[in-house]
Amino acid sequence: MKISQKEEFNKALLTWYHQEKRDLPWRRTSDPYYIWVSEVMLQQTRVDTVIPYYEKFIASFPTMESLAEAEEEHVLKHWEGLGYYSRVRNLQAGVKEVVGNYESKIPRTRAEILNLRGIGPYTAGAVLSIAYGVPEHAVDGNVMRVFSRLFMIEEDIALPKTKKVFEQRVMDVIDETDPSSFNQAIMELGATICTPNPRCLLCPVRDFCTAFEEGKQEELPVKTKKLKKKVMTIHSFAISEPGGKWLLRKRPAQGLLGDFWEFPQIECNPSMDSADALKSATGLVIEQGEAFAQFKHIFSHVTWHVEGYHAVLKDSSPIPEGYRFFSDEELELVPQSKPMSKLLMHLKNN
DNA sequence: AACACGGGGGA
DNA sequence: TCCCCAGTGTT
Repeated sequence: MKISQKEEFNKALLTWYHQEKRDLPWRRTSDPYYIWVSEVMLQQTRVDTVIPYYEKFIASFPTMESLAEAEEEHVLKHWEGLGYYSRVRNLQAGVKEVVGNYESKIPRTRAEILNLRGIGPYTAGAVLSIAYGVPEHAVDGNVMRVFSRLFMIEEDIALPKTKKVFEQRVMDVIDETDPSSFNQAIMELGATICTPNPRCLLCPVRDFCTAFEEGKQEELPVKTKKLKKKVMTIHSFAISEPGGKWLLRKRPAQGLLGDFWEFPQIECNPSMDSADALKSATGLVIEQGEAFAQFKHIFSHVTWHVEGYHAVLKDSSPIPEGYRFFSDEELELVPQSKPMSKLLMHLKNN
């Protein structure tokens, strides 16, 4: 596309958007806080997945004050299953900053809003444009895919520096009369039509698309990086008390699934006896456990082979720091990961 | 610049 | 299985 066609392009794009846009909960509001919540949830997460979480979250935390005052564990419970849990911790931290330092008004400039926890270049532009109508770029993977095709940009989008090229291009083309619709329209296009396997015959702006003109839409965007994968074998120990309570431990605050509760577990060396390994890693002393579950769980780049053992604690065993017993009811109040949920499900079925 | 961080959907 | 997805924070 040529920049000189900007006006016709925007007319075609926005007309299509107003006609075809999906009716999404966060499109029924212009409350900056709600836009913020939706944008954070949408980071690396699909629309269909987000919708029920969004509805429940704003019902429970309808104002920034209510979120700022809430217990983190309670907030986390609303995020359970969404993944990337640091997002919601950062969101709450950011909201606390706004309530405490900005009289509960989300700043209207990129420089200020970028200082808030959890708001990066993308979310800054999204909130500014969608909630306040400020002409700012909001470049994500979607936008890079769409623009790489529209303008035949062949630079590697896996390289961080490449994003600047796209941000500049958005600022060249953005519709100043309706930046909110413009940014959302590009994302809508990327989500529904200009997908990895594009459906160009349905595209409202294919007449402006250089890649389509040259038949290169399938070759773009250029992306080089591939991530290496790790595999780990995890042994989990379901240890119960006579009263029916489970012994759990809290994961370290830092790292994967921080502060989540789970059965005591060890990363296992196949050659080692698992009870010995548990003792040396945690101090817990058990009778030999009985296997009750075996499954695989894939995180983005880590595959866990999980083996669950039902075990009995020796009377003489110490209860190390950070471990405590939970009843089934108590268990429902604390955040837990998918593998933990699966283990509990196996136990219930036995 | 590279990496950590979840989970689900589609090919 | 592999890749992708409305990214951000840390190192």
